[in-house]
Amino acid sequence: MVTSRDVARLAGVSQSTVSYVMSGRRSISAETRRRVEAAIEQLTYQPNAGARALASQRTQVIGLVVPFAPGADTSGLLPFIESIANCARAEDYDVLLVTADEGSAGLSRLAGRSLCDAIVMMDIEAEDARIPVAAALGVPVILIGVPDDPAGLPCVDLDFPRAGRMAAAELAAIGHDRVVVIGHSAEVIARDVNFVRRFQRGFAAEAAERGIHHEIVAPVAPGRAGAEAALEEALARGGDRPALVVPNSQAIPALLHGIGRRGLVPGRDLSLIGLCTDDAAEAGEPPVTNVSLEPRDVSRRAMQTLFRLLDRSREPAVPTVELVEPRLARRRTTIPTG
Amino acid sequence: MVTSRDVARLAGVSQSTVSYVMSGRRSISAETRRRVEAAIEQLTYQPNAGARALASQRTQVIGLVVPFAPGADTSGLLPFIESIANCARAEDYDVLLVTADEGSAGLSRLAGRSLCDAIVMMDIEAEDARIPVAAALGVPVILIGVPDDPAGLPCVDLDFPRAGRMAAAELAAIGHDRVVVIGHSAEVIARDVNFVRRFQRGFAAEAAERGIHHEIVAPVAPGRAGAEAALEEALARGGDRPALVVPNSQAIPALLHGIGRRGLVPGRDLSLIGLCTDDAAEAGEPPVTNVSLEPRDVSRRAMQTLFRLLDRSREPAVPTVELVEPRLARRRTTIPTG
DNA sequence: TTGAAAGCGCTAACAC
DNA sequence: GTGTTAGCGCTTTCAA
Repeated sequence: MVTSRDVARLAGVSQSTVSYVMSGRRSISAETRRRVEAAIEQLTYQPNAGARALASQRTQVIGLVVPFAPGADTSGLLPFIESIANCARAEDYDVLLVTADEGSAGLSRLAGRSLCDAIVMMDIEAEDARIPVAAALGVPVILIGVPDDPAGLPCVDLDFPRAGRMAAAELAAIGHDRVVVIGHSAEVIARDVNFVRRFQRGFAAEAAERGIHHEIVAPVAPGRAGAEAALEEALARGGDRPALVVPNSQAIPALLHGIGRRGLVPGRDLSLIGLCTDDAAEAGEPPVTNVSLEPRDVSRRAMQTLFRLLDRSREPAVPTVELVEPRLARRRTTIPTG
Repeated sequence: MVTSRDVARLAGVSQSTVSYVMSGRRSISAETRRRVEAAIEQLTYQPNAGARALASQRTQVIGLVVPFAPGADTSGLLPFIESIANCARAEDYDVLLVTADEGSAGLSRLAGRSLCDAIVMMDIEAEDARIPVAAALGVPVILIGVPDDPAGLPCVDLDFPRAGRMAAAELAAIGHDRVVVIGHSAEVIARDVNFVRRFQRGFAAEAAERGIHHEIVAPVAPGRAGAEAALEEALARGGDRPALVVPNSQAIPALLHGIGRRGLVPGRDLSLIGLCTDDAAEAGEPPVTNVSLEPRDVSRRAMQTLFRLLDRSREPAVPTVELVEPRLARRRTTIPTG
């Protein structure tokens, strides 16, 4: 292993000078810098991460708690992980993966062993047992999701109430006065993942303001059969030109298929607005008018906030809830406005 | 921060005794062990990862190189990451995520900075520029995928030639003597990801042995339009009861839809065998007869091999190619045998 | 502008 | 069975 001592010896300087050349934390003469950099190059020196972490109390690692747990909804997760990893690297941080099935123990481990400088937590439940643990960790933590009580932790998420409102407003604008919401699985509802209620609350509020009647079909069993049953019920309740809102993005493909099999044409015989990523919406057959989940925007905002926290972690953290604006994209499952 | 010195003081022993109690690397009297463990509990002591890594030259971290790169095929990736993370934790390792767009630089960083004890590399190309770099790293590396020249690195992957053979054999068994293979996108072909050719080679061999005529439709443009064009061509070439083999799992949903729209019934008017995960096959409409990709098996095998390497890393590594047996699951897009 | 030296918290000889 | 001690490779005072 090549150490900074080797570099120092080759460059004819002290070890601390090598360190300062790398960190830029004090001024170095041009000549010294040149010699040190040449030696680093020649030896292909790379600083030992453990030693650096030990001496500097900074690991240059972000802990990422992902919802890998038996039975967790893992669809749509990848864009988050990918964006977070990219943002981290852009600031010279690495990402350590921790699975949610470790629960609070994973958080304690990350902080207790000084494995990372900050933590990103995904898949937050309304009353998440990990929140108080995270808040007491002594390491900056950011939540992707909004629990009932963030306990002072900053949160970033899609503005789900707004997403609900957008769906309701769009359906009102194209002439529906009756909407059926096709909700989530019993498992998701039981876990009380925050966005379920937040979306529905926004939707209900806007629907009420616009004089739209709405009903909710839930729980929806996972898989084809569940979607089929939900569709059957929704069509029975939806009137002669039904309008469906589907925050449960998993169910959308099967719903579309059931609709097609009945000879119904989305956008003509009925309207459907999904809550899903644009990719998923585009992949629908036909492409689905959707309110976008914007996983990349949400991740980027979360990381921005996290790095701000990391910079000025001495200052009293101002807890915030940042909500990312969803976008409505009109595709083929609704008739165009006007 | 609580250190092992604090634990030692509270337990009335030396610091090294605390270390030995934790590592179990020498025998400790029952009474001492009890006192030390009580102190650890009381102070909720957790060892500092950086210090431990520095002193022991072991990080307890596995580096995972995932194919997050602009335009990379990222579908079906999550089960790999998830399995790998779970296997790692089961052996008390954490997982550090490195994105493939860092290329060889990411590998050098992982090893050069002693960020991890071993590396798992995914998404291997036939002639992958990272292989020689990885082979010279001085850290155990395992490949998920089989390059043309593994340069001594152990590889684990699905047995794609066998998968190709299984698809051909099944179609022969149900009476087809003419098959159209619907291949990959230009981008995947250009990257020369190893499994493309390996699957086709196996398929072609078995087809030849069984006297099956086959043609390949490729490249297939991504998205709905590409699938539609490919289907059109395949049906034109497929005879009166076409048989399709689709190693390009991304295209399967759109193909099924195109088939349905033409009023054709899979399993009656034509046969289709996909190369995809069982989950994806089950989610098809109708469920697709498939040769399974077995991401969890592949990952588990890779991690087993990796840990074996890590244990006896002194011994001369015996480079191996481990191939995981695919399984054929008959669902609704082929007629039952016999 | 630079060097010397004291740790960071842990492990692992080496003693007894 | 246990304690003492010398590092692991780096950062960062303190001196010059």
